[in-house]
Amino acid sequence: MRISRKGEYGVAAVLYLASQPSGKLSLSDEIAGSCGIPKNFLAQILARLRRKGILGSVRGKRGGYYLKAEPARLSLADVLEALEGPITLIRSIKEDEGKEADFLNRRVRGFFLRLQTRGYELLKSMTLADVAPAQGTDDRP
Amino acid sequence: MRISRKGEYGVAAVLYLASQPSGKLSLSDEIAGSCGIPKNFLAQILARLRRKGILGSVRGKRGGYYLKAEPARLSLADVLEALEGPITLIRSIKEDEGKEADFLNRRVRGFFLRLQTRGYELLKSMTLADVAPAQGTDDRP
DNA sequence: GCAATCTTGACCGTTTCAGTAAAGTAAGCG
DNA sequence: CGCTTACTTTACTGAAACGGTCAAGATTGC
Repeated sequence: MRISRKGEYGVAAVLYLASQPSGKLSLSDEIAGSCGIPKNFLAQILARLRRKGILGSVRGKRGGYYLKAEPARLSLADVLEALEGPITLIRSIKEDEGKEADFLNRRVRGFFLRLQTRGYELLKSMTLADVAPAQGTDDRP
Repeated sequence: MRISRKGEYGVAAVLYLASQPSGKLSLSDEIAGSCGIPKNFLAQILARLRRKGILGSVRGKRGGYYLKAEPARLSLADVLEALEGPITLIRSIKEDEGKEADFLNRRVRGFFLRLQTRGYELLKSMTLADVAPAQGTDDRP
């Protein structure tokens, strides 16, 4: 029950980008170096974040990555969900349909559902702006 | 990032015991049947919960398990921690000492630490009494 | 002593994790 | 052009964790 490295690295990378001057592009290797993340592994992570619209990228020489989302509107939940898929603190929510013992159904499910809801709210309530002092709010480079 | 089956089953089992009349002993197989948990797997879980003082047991014929802790004082955190070890939502807290990139250290760590703290508070705030309507508050059978 | 129960530890197939490697695509630069 | 710099994508892999199963022991009641 912990966040994967992928999620952890993803948050670090996004936080790094949020701390850069707004027009600047950051190289993948630069992020990897600064955050202590294996380069090739980071490449996968950045690719996903880009596909989900959180990051933008420019290819070729003088290329790099930049933060596309607005830090104040980008939550931990958004980043983790982009990288690890839907956030489900327990399996029972949608995965256990079929042989359901009476008891586990009634009470336990409700209990876990509440945990799920509150956990998600927590992740959703922590935004990137909470950590990085907001470095300007431009758009594209 | 989800609770393991072990944790899930453990919570279900404890909740089941909390719903039983106070003096009664419940058989391992009975719990397994009611909650839909593999018997042998449940045995390991109950054993751990007993060692941690959450459950009590009586051996031999007419034996069984009973809830030792007071539901209102027994939180999700207690049960999960008993089964899965210390609750650490991220690795970075105590596991990554050595090669630390500057950036990840400064901001990211603080951010994750806050998540860790709040997540733990959430788990700690949800007690078993919140789900089971309190079935009497005796002590031992 | 025999049957019912809990107790303990070893074992094991599958999945996920965390990363590596490599081939491919796009863009700037001279 | 063609070379270099970057991002892009996919495949692969060793190790660990997950989710159990199984067998053998230790206790107690009858």
